[in-house]
This record gives sequence, structure tokens and C-alpha cells, in this order.
Amino acid sequence: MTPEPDAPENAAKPFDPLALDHQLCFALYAAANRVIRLYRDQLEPLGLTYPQYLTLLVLWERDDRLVGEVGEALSLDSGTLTPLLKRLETAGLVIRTRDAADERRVRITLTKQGRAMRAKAVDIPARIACEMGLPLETLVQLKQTLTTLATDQD
Amino acid sequence: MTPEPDAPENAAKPFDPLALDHQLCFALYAAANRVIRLYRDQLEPLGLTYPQYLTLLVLWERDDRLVGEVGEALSLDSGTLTPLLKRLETAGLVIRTRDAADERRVRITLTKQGRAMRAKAVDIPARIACEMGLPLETLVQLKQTLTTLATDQD
DNA sequence: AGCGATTAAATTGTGCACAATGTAAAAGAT
DNA sequence: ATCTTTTACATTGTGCACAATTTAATCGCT
Repeated sequence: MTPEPDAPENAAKPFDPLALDHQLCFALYAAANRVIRLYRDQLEPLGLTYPQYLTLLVLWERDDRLVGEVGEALSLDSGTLTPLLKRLETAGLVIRTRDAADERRVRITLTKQGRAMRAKAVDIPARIACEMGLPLETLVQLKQTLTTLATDQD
Repeated sequence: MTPEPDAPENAAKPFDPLALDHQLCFALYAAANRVIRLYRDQLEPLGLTYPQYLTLLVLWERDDRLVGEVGEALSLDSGTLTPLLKRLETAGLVIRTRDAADERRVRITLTKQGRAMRAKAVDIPARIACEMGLPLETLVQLKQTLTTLATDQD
């Protein structure tokens, strides 16, 4: 009811640093949630979740990786990856094997079925880009900025 | 086979639509996770999680809202909000009351303590913006694009 | 060789995010 | 007025994300 404490008398609009509409963080949070929902529709027929799909992207690029290498690529720790990788193993897409040379390590390898899944996923990015309803140029610029944001000074 | 216009530096390589580095979705996912981590450091002393903070932003802007109104503002359903709001109630920041006029509805009201929390949070956005290490202009443009992405054709 | 420090992954516990379902109240239809 | 439909929220179950801790293996140092 009362005007903002720091508002000069009846100024047009005192800037509110906590207004939801001003938060980059909320825009980022809401956009990420929405895009994950878009992917869910595409991935559900394949029986994959979004983080599982990202994990497969990493392995399709280079197979036979350590848990830590996958985690490095995705910025995820073993607390997230271990159960996820166990589910991918149960689904028959990867195999987890203790490294004989260093028993602390666990190697992640794609099965034939895991490699075959790639063909079923190859059209997904284009379909999602289409659903986003923004010009390609904007999406490319956006990805650039977000990558900087994600990798900066960690 | 044709080299993508947006990847001039590796024009020799065939474009891989599933390469992790090409995924806007991954950039978005990683950026969102990183920003939430930045907030976690700021919010931990206040005893708040990031979605709880977003919920308070909504209520600080306008108090005495229905669960559904909060959910509308944040694009979250009751499955997420009900337990979150119960935790905010346990923390003494909000009160949940059944609407007497319509018993289906639950009104969310800030407590004195909930309103007081605002003063402790008011500096957070500026500190985060600083930590992001990108020029303000870029951040403003980014928020604009993300908002479009989040709200488009849902 | 012996041993503390480091490393790799797993485990435990909390809190989202969401699909699916349930419950009860209110609104509409006949 | 009774019955169907819709609405608002709660509940259940799955799967992340991450902090904190644990376990076990390897490394580094003397």
C-alpha cells in the first residue's frame, strides 16, 4: 500500500532491483525449464531423460570415458552421475567397468544399443530449434553469450 | 556435409548436429546451473534455496496470493510449490490459509519475518551481476532473449 | 618400505521439477 | 435438486543437482 521507502515523491517508476521481471536469473531459470520440457517431449519416446541425453552426447563424441571425464564435460559430480549412469546401464545403453590399471576409476562405454540410439536422436536439435520460434541468428548469439556465462571464472 | 556458416574456424570438419559444443540446450542448462550455484552462495546465509527466493520475489511484489497465482508467475505446479511453501511456512516466512469463501483455495501471506527478509536480499542481484563478468548491456540483451524463449507459445 | 595426503567414485540426505493421480469444493447442466 | 464437469490444491513416485561424507586405491615423501 505505502509507496516504496526509497521512492521519491510520486516518481514515475522507482527501479525495483528485486522485481521478478528484472531478474536475469529468473529468465534463465524459466527458459532452461521450458527448453527441458521441449526436449522431454522429444526424448520420452526414446526412454531418455534430458541429462541422460546430454550424457550420451558426450559419449557419442568420444566413447570409453571415465566418470570424471563425463562429469567435467557436463559440470556434474559423481553424486549426480553415478545413479544416472547406473540407470543408463540398466537400460542397456552403456557399460560401467572398473579400470584394471587403476581400481578407483570407472570407465563408461557405449553398448551397440547405445551407439544405435544416436540415429534416433540426430533430428532432435533441428526440431527443437524450430519450436523455439526465434531466428537462427538470435539463437547462435544466445548460445555464445550463455557459453561465456557458463564457463567464466569457475 | 556443407560447413555451417556459424562455425568458420572449423570449416574443414563436417557439421555434427549432436556435438555438445553446438547445443544451445546445453549452454542454457550449464548457464542456469552455474547461476543457481552463484545464488546458492548468496542465499545460504539467509537459509533460502533458489526457488524459495524466487517465490519470495513474487510475494514481495504482491502479497496475499493463491498457490496457483504464485505457480503462474513462476511456471511451477502445485506438485513443486506445495512442499516448497510448507518449508517456507516452517521457516516462519509465510502463512498458508484456506480461503473461507472458496475452500479449494490456499492463500499465501508473508509474515513479518518474511517481509523483513527482503532487506537482506536487496543487494543480491547487483552482486550476482558483478560475478557474472559480462557487460551490463550484454546481460540486458540476454535477459530479453531468454524471456522471449521462456514465454513463447506455451 | 611405511604412511599420510590425494584422488575417484559411491553413498547419504535435502530439495526441487514434473507426471500422474487423488480429494474435495465449486460451477454448470438438465 | 441432482449429477456431471471443472477447478484448486495435495499426494505419490521418479529423477536430477549438489553438499557432505565415506570408501578404497594410488601417489608422494622420507
